[in-house]
Amino acid sequence: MAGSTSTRAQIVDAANRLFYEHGFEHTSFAAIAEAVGISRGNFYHHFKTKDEILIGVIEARLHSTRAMLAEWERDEPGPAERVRRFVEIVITNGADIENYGCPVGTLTNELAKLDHPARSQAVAVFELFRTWLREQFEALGFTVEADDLAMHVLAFSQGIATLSNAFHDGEFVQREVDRLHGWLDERLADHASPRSRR
Amino acid sequence: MAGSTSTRAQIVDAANRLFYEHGFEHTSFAAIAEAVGISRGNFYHHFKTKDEILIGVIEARLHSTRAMLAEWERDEPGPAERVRRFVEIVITNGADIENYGCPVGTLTNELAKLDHPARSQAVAVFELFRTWLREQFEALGFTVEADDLAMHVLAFSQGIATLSNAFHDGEFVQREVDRLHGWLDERLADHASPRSRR
DNA sequence: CCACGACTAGGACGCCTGTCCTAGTACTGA
DNA sequence: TCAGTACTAGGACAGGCGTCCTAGTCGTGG
Repeated sequence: MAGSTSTRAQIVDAANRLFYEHGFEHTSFAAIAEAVGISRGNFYHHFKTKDEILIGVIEARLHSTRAMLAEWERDEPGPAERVRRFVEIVITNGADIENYGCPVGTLTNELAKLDHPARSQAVAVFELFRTWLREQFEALGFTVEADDLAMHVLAFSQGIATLSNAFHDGEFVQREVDRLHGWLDERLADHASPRSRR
Repeated sequence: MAGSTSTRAQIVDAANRLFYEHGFEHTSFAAIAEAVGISRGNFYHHFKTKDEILIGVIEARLHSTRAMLAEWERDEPGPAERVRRFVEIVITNGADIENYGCPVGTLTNELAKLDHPARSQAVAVFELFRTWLREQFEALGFTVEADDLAMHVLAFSQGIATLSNAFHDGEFVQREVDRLHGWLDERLADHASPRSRR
């Protein structure tokens, strides 16, 4: 609680980045220590185990995600624009996603494979997006479908992220984002004057 | 080249499964040896390094994928049915995907994070599906769009797999598969008598 | 001035990893 | 029968890992 940014926060920041870029398991204490610029042993004073750092990282992600969503609620005029803002993430963070995939999806899957107790907490980040998207669709007048629509947007984004990472194809990403925007247009139009029901 | 199934093949099989379930890095030589039922040291006779095993696993996956696609070409009457067969994978392999995600997507991403030289070979499995799907769409009369459509189907499947793994929700998977089938219906109808162009 | 807590550096520890060696067995072909 | 090859078991090896300890520094409050 001393410096401008506490050592603890610096550790979490560095670990957050390294877990994203190289995975949780492949990131060693030594690597985090080097990134922060502190000694390995010093770690023990802030975090007893690697799992504690992981929990710290997930909590930081939950916090920053909540902040981002709140910012979108402030900045964007309506729910439709907010959903579109979400859809654009894969472009906004295009470079990182090409290199490392989606931070949420990849961490969740790694923890699933490791059978790690923190898996459910990693899923909570997904749930944050899911709930927020559902609320946007509810604000758009959808009721029972809202959650389905939220999950669809989430799934679409995940698919784009995975293939962006595999193929490093920015044009593909743009094309699929446009497609998702188009899908959203149709859903909103359908809902305004329902004719078909797909 | 002795037994009914060679030791080498057994090693590749076990490693294939373990790499899928626990990840490449988290799978140790000892774990593979135990799964096969041979001694750790014996490994060296078949594979010099862990990377060699990985390459063997990827080659095995390429081989089995090609075989599966060829089987679908034999079994399914037309290209549309074949694409639908692909879409159904996330249900056919639903249990595994819920637990471990898509074998192709998760391995590709792990190797990307490890900056592993075999990454491009893992992507080749994706390319196999991509090319095959494109050929099906070409057989359906699409030309320039064929590859886009292939990538869309691929991306959709990846998104479903990722969220299936995160949320363990079989109903969601079924809903999204239905949605993708519906999308395919529209594309095929549009193409038969083009009216709109989304 | 002193005591105390917050913080840090450096290294020791036991364990597990991938790699590699060596001795030994089983089978094959001349 | 014998040589040679394919294969196996078991363990040695160095290095890296997460964890943990200890000694020491710094800054603040009594």
